[in-house]
Amino acid sequence: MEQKVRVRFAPSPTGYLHLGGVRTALFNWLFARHYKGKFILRIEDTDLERSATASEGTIISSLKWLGLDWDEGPEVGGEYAPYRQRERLKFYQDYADKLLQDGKAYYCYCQEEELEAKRKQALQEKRHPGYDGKCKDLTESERQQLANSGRKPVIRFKIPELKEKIVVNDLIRGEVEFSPEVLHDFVIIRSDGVAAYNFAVVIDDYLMKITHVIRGEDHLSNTPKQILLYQTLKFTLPQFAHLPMILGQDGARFSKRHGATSVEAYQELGYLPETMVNYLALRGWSPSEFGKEICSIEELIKDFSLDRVTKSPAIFDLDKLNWMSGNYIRNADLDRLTKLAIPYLKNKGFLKCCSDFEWVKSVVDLVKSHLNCLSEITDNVDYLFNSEVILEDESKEVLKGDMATQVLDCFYKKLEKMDDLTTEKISGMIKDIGKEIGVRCKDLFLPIRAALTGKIHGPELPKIISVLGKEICLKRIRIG
RNA sequence: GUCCCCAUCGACUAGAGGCCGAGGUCAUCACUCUUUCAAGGUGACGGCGGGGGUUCGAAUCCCCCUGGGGACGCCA
Repeated sequence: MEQKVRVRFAPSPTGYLHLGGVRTALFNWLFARHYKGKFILRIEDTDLERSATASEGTIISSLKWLGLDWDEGPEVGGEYAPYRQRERLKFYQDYADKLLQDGKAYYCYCQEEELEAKRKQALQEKRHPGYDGKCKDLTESERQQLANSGRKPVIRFKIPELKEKIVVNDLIRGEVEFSPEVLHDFVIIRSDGVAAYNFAVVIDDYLMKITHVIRGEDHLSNTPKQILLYQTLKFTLPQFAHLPMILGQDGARFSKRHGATSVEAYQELGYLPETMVNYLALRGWSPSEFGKEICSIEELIKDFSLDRVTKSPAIFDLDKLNWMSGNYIRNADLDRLTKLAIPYLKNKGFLKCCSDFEWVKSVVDLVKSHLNCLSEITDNVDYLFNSEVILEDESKEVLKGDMATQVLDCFYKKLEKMDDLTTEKISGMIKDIGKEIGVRCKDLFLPIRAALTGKIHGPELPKIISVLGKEICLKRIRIG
């Protein structure tokens, strides 16, 4: 890369940041970091009605959580500020005026209802819907007349008459050709004076000296319009790269019925940010090292390249995310994991404010191999916190026999005498019981487990006993 | 409807004409380790959407069909 790489992520603050959006942000960020370029965050808030400041906050906090830091943008500023499109309206107006003067754009007084009806009719008649150019050649007096009638005009870009096709040179897809006839004069400034998307992006990407426009494939068909704008305004073209879409489990576009589709949701469920980054990086891109799945951020940065991005869309697969997440959780630092798990435990009422951190740590350590995400911890630890043991039906069965009573008696007596509850000692103690009474391992461990936890499945018994502590174990045996 | 994109196991993917009798990961199933469950280990199942070309040779190149997705807004 001979020129300094400058890429941007340009979300519109009309909701939370969904997984497709983050993946786009991530690829831009990885690309920038790989080439030691700049990653710019630009807020595309030209939709006055739908944009919300709360949404901008959510997007920003999601990006921060994932560790996708930006070199220029809201909060950090930069040479090409401002980075919110609403604060850049003057730039758009200036360029629109220039196009107007050069006869490359024109005022259009058509009403929205009128256009909507035409569009519907075209669709019905199986024609290409698109603006018919009604206001293209208005005389000055006609224009005045319409203006005097109180109609607020939009400004439309006049699609130049071209013989040759428009070629989008895409870094991922190669050369994609569009016939100029499929394009219709589109709105660049709306009647409220605010620039429309296709215009604002072009102006901003140019002014902010963006070198690579990396975005979702849904923008591919917008690109020829933008290229025309670049050419007409004599702007140098950036490189384009259109990423494949990320689809919901059923192969359809993300929507509400797909459940958790926002970054926030996964954060709340207790997925680690590095899990999300790793997982999302693997949607549409693959490492050069054969068979590699678990990649650190550093490895991703080092290895990332657009050549290894797939063209085909990817389905978001929760199973694989969970596998990866469990992997990260098992290997994560225990202090960190514990701090992250505490809110879930508190929220469930398991944890009082003054619980001993070291003890909570041992609880997390005990069950962490059972977790796909941290919020699941509450389903695995009830017996450690509840004062009374809730016996499952199977546990009741286990505790019925005489043998069980005998085992528990013996266990009680031995435990009473113990001072040092290490896993090894407990393990040895239980085995001694086996020798004394002469029962199989299964008949030995199961009654104790049932009496202490109320369940017949769970983590290793000696560890549970160690975490529960002597007093509680004794109490539970007495009750049993 | 028109235009554009895409097409390898159920999912994510490797694959740049012979290294492919198609490899890996997740899921599933079996076995194993283990007091149980989880995790771990070993293995099995499973795929180049269809049809035509080009070529000595095609998952790979070309064409058609089919299927999926996107765009066609005073949304971005």
